Amino acid sequence: MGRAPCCEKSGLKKGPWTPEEDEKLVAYIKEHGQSNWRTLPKNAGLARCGKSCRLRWTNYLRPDIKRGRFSFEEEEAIIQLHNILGNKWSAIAARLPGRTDNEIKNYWNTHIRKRLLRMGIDPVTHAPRLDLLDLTSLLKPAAVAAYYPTQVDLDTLRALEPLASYPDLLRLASLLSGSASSPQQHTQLLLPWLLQAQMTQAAAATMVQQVTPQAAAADQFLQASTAAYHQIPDLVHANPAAQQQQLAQQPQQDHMADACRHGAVQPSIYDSQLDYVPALMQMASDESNLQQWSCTVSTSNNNYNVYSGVSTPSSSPAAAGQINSASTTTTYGLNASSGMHLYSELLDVSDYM
DNA sequence: AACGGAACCAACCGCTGTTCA
DNA sequence: GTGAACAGCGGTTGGTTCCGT
Repeated sequence: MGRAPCCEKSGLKKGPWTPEEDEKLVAYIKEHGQSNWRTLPKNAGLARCGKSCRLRWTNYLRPDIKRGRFSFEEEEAIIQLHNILGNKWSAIAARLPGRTDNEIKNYWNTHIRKRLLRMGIDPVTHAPRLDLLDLTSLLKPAAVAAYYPTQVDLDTLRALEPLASYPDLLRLASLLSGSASSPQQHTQLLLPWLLQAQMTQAAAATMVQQVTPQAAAADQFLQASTAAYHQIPDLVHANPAAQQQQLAQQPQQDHMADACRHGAVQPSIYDSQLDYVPALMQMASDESNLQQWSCTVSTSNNNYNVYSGVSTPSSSPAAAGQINSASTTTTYGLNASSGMHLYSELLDVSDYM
């Protein structure tokens, strides 16, 4: 024996609400509250389904709803949250006071989604669309051939695929491809950052699985991941030539040692400073290796500690103060001001005028 | 002025997990 | 324990407005 039917399915009005209907609904809820949507329409004198009343109230009539154009900050927040949460519009709306899931969903589909597509960013994955990139100019086939004498082909492309998730790394790669430095230096410069970004992403994914749907934890996750990601633009905006020189002079044994320590690399096979680089790139493209390197995440009050198996260049200015490469422990402080600028410089400001 | 396509957004549809008789 | 209805969510639709020709 189930419940009684909520309402008659026939004879109920559909379509746009009239001001009179809105008035009746608001007056009734003000007096009785929004307790029982099943009986509400009849009691309020409305020829509407309870579901229709609930939608009208939650999406339009609620007094705490903020109407009007989305601000720049709101739009950036939506993009960031969508990157993390996907099409969970209600979860996104919960972090934007005064905005409804329906409103955010509409705004995404009519404005943001199209803008990201124009920028060459996939609105689903938030990664640059590889089909729009001229990868041949990045890879410089002749230079890559130095690493892969017999196959300058799909294997190479596959190894570099992780770059697609990091627009700033791609930009950096593009910068480097136009310079006169060696392909070894390109790879040495990019690889540690790629690995670090992947570690962070993997750890963050684990974290979200563990704590969802707790809203506070999701917010912390968002800030932790963006804080880590923001180390990269600092490197990109720095002097590329100086960065290359600095990193080219720096011994790479620390990466190798850490990888060996976690069993990801056999020292006997990769014992020269350069030989392990292509192998590490290959490993970085394989998610199972990330798990093998055992990114573990612990939470404590206001900090996440991400223990990764591969350290970052200690001489990098971007890493200074944030990363302790000696202990291979990366601590991301949850500064409220961190993050929220991933797309800012890519957005077309004229759209807001 | 008339027309057609694009853009916008409120409302509906259908599905899923939860509640309750 | 079962099953019907509820509540909530994301996807989609359709009416209205805007804009270019």
